[in-house]
Amino acid sequence: MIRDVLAEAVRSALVGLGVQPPGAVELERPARREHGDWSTNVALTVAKAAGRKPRELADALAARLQAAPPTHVSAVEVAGPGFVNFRLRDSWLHDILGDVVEQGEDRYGRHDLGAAERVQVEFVSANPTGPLHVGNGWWGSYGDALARVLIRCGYQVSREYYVNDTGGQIRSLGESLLAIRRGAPVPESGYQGAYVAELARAYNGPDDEVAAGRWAAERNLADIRETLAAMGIEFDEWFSQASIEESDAVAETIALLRERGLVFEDDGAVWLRTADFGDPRERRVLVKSDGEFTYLAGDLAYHRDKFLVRGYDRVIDVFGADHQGQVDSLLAGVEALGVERGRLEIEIGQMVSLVSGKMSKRAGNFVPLRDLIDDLGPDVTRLLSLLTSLDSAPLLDLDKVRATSHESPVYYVQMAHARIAGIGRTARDRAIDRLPLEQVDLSLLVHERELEVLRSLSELPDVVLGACVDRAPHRVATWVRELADRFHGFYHDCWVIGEGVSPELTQARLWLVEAARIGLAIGLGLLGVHAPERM
RNA sequence: GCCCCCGUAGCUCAAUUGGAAAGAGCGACGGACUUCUAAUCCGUCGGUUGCAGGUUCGAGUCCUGCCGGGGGCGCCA
Repeated sequence: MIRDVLAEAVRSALVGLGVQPPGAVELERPARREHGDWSTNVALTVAKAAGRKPRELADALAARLQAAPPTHVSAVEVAGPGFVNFRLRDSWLHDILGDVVEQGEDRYGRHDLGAAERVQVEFVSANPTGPLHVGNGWWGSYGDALARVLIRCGYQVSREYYVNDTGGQIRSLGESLLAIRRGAPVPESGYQGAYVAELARAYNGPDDEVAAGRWAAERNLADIRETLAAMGIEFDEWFSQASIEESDAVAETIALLRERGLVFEDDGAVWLRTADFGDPRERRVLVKSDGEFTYLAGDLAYHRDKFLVRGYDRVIDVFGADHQGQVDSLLAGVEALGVERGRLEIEIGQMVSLVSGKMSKRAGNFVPLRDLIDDLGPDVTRLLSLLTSLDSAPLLDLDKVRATSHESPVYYVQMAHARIAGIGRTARDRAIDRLPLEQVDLSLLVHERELEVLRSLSELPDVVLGACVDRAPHRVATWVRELADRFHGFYHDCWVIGEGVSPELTQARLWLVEAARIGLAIGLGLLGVHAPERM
């Protein structure tokens, strides 16, 4: 990689100047073209330790690098407070093109960071007390895209959905159903909304809250599976909470905690001492005074199963902000089980709001995810959610999204891919075959539009890695849109096939188009968005 | 009251995790179709990054304090 070449050159130049180089020489792509193709701030960072002025050190460094320029480098310049900027010949981008097509869709932008570490990503896990809402779709897109990014970075990933198919909420759901059936008002703490009434109408089972609740939960879960499938989200495992509670897992988990001297009794309840594990509350109930396990007890049993039974090296739980209250106790409890801190990560997705009002499952005025998918299609729904960071609480104006859906970023990106396919069809129609890359003169690619496409492609490996390390798949979405943007510019200004384009240039551009196709396919694949051949 | 997230162009969001002169899309205005799809491209307008301090070569980004918004603080799940 060019970065390594430059870093090594900088390192040895520093040594030559009698300056101790830092652990890692940082090389970045300047935001502005005037600042060259690559840049290092190393003169700024080591100046103080070296007892030299940044600018003066940068000058000396640049002079040394200029004297024996690394591959592709045409000029080394000093700018600003002491940045050393590298200007590269276009050949470095032609090499990128070669890398992309040689490694292809399967290998370009792939990393072995994970070293086959086994990671479980648990996401959605919405309670089967009703249909999924828009927020579930957003966090679901996130979880699925994160899983894809992790896989591309060498992790062995399993996607899991924790089905909360037990406990008071199921009973409460059953109560609501039965109340509606006998024409009574739904209890205050119950579930409202049209879907409950519909379920009540369909239910003809016994007059028992739990039975009715279970029946409704099953119906809801089927609906949830179907909705997720419509979005292209597949899980490797649907893990039932009931299966945990019906086994001895909870009791075993408490026994393990007791062995570790962290369990005590008070007020007729059984408690876990969490103070030493970063929990501000210091203690949590595991067994209520009525003898029932708490949700936390079940959750810890579940996480014990993840780490200690199934042996995942790392678990990433994706929660909505409405479950933030679980975070401290869960992190503390898992550590109390003897799982090193850091192996459990919890990502919190902020609430999605709609201009028409907030979503609340109990109030029953939410927009079901299903409606959004039917309305916009899965691709729009996914890309829309993946264009924003998990930390921002998005505001969706449904009318506006619907009205402008034909000019959404999705179609913009997909059209770039379709245009590429269109070029392929034209080439086939005119019997133009791509020659082997070695026989093609890539140095003909000098148009700014062509170079911009290649610059984007050169960034993909870094983007994927950054998205993985920071658990931020939305960066892939941002990147894909940029690549599409540059491709459209190229498409507009640079004809590939036809009169006025020499056969040699057509060949070079056909390979450029192929590289762009590979980049788009990789990016869209990581996002779970289709890459259509035509629109 | 305490904890988490956020505050960036009229609107919706980015910003290589501390880099140089903060970028896109939508909206507004003005241009470009005889050739691979104009679902596209080009240009213009638009900013005290909520406010005030601090850290340093350098802050939208880190620290402190305010202001504002969202979420969370059960022997519910």
